Amino acid sequence: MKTTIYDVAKTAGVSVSTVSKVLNNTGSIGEKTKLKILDTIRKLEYQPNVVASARKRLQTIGFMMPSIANPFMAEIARVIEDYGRQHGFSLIICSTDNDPEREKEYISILREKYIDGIIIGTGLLNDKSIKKIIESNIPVVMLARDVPSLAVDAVFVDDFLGGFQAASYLIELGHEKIAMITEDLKISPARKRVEGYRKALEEAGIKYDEKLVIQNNVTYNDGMLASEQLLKVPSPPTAIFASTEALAIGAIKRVRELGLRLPEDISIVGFDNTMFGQMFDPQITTIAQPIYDMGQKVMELLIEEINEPKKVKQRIVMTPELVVGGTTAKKK
Amino acid sequence: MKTTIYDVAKTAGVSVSTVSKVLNNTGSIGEKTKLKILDTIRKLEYQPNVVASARKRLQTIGFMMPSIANPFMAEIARVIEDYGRQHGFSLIICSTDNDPEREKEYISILREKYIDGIIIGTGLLNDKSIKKIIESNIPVVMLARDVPSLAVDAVFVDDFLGGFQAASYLIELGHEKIAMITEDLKISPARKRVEGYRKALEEAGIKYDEKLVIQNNVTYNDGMLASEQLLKVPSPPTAIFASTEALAIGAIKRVRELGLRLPEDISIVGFDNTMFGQMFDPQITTIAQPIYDMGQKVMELLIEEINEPKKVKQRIVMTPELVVGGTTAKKK
DNA sequence: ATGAAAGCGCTAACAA
DNA sequence: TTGTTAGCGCTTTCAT
Repeated sequence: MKTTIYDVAKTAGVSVSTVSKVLNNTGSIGEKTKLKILDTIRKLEYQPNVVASARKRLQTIGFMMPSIANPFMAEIARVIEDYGRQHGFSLIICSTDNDPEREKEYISILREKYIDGIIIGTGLLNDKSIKKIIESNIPVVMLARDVPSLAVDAVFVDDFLGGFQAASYLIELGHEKIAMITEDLKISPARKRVEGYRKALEEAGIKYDEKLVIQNNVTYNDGMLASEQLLKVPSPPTAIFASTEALAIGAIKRVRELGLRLPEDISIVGFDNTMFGQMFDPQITTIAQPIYDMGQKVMELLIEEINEPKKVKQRIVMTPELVVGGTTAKKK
Repeated sequence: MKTTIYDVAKTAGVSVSTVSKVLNNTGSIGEKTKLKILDTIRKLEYQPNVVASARKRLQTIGFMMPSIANPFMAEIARVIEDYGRQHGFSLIICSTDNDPEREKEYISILREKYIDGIIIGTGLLNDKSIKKIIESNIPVVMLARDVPSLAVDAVFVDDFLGGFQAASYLIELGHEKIAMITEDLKISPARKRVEGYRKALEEAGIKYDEKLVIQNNVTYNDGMLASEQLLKVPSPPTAIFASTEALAIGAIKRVRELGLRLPEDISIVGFDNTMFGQMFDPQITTIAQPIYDMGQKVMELLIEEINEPKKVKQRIVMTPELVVGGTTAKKK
């Protein structure tokens, strides 16, 4: 049988409430009593049961995202986990594959389990579900996703600027025919990145060409296919901006298979800057999200919100940064 | 205020125990009462509070590993999460960096939180801590790690065989001077891989040379340094077996920077076969761990153990498999 | 088939 | 400073 607070109380010859006070550092207790209790706790190897006290929450938060197998999410999960642990929180992972059904299921599970807060980094989640969480008074922070219509804390990079930076850099290198491979445009970050890309083109006097934007890609295999589609035409683009790292890598592989030289014949820019992109050979030129800062900030907001719910919510927009690797070069 | 079982009972005009029975499908209830209760539950949007019932556990398991940012662990976490969810379990991640202090801390946290079970995929964990968990009757399954001295369920690949396969393949290709880059040999999988590598060499009549085994490497940067150390000598090896994918990638990068051609001048074999290795260009020749099967099996064992603790424990050894990519070639 | 009531392990308000 | 006791939301005997 597991040791309970009653066992400790009995062995130490005091009442449970006294033990409880020692445990939680509340009320006032005599020095000797405290020492004696602490001692019996050690002797009995007593471990308080966090679950039992219904009013206390579980010191656990949920992290909803497309998939923990996605390097960007895994890396940010690591940051969130660390920061959380330092403040006494555990992390439950919830991979949704952007499936609304799965999202609803997870929200329901998290509510049942009396989670203290939720980080939402998943894509298609319809606003209704989010509203429900907020209404049920569970602290929420959005990660890498903006929901302008909702009063909710959020941390994300300026995706528009990221898209703008990527295209601008390619334009600077002399490229004029610049294609884009992107995820589903219903996902807000992807859409913003395309908008930024478009803006950069137009400012440079290059006409935006819908045919050069290949949509609805997710895996690196999609990146390969999209890249093939773009390149196997007369007068293909000389540069590609891929809205994720996986897509960039897929594109690169196909480029090479087609016998084109990288970066001499074609330049490629990615997004995220995870270990994947950094370890790739050559390192991928990419628009970096500040993973560490984002993870840190998102937990900071969530913990604040857990400790004392605020009326005024914050939306924190971070700046993406161009990291030049070896996948881009001046246009010949 | 959150809806409780009492609200449901009152609204439906029955007692809480009746509602409880409906909720858990226990006892016998009249068809109409059942329907009425189910109906009010829906109307009130009642969500049972899993936490409240102290005898029920939380339907949550903990996954201890070096880091969720490690692709192998992230991919296997995804499998575990999925399988767990299908059986009603949530997953808490615990990244330890193989630090014994952190491991102890996490074990304590998991116990407090009344976790139902723990998967241990972390490295240096001293046997004492594991023993403690087992003694406290928390179901445990070891992942990718063998502890011969302990009666505990475990799932892992035959690391010895993996090392043997890697070296054998390189020998088959005509290589004779084969180096190895590996993690800390105190970590059992790494040690086993070296033993297998050694065995293959010796069987082929090649003398095992300690100087060709560079130890204590973790990051891909370590892989770069080790590879440089190996290659910047007179008559360097013509093949390298790296005990993880990150090390292999580091080695590859350095090889190229040194102006050597891959795989013409030097062959490299990795371990794991994660998306990292598959997406790399060229795809890395590697010893694949059956990630999907391992994740599935580990959860299967854990759930069995949670449902009814068994006297007899199982150790399931899976077979690694050589996956030939583009980083290996016949010796010139 | 249904309900009353006793726990589960802990916290917090209130007494002493 | 310490102890008594009433909950927290739910499950589970044991009656009815």
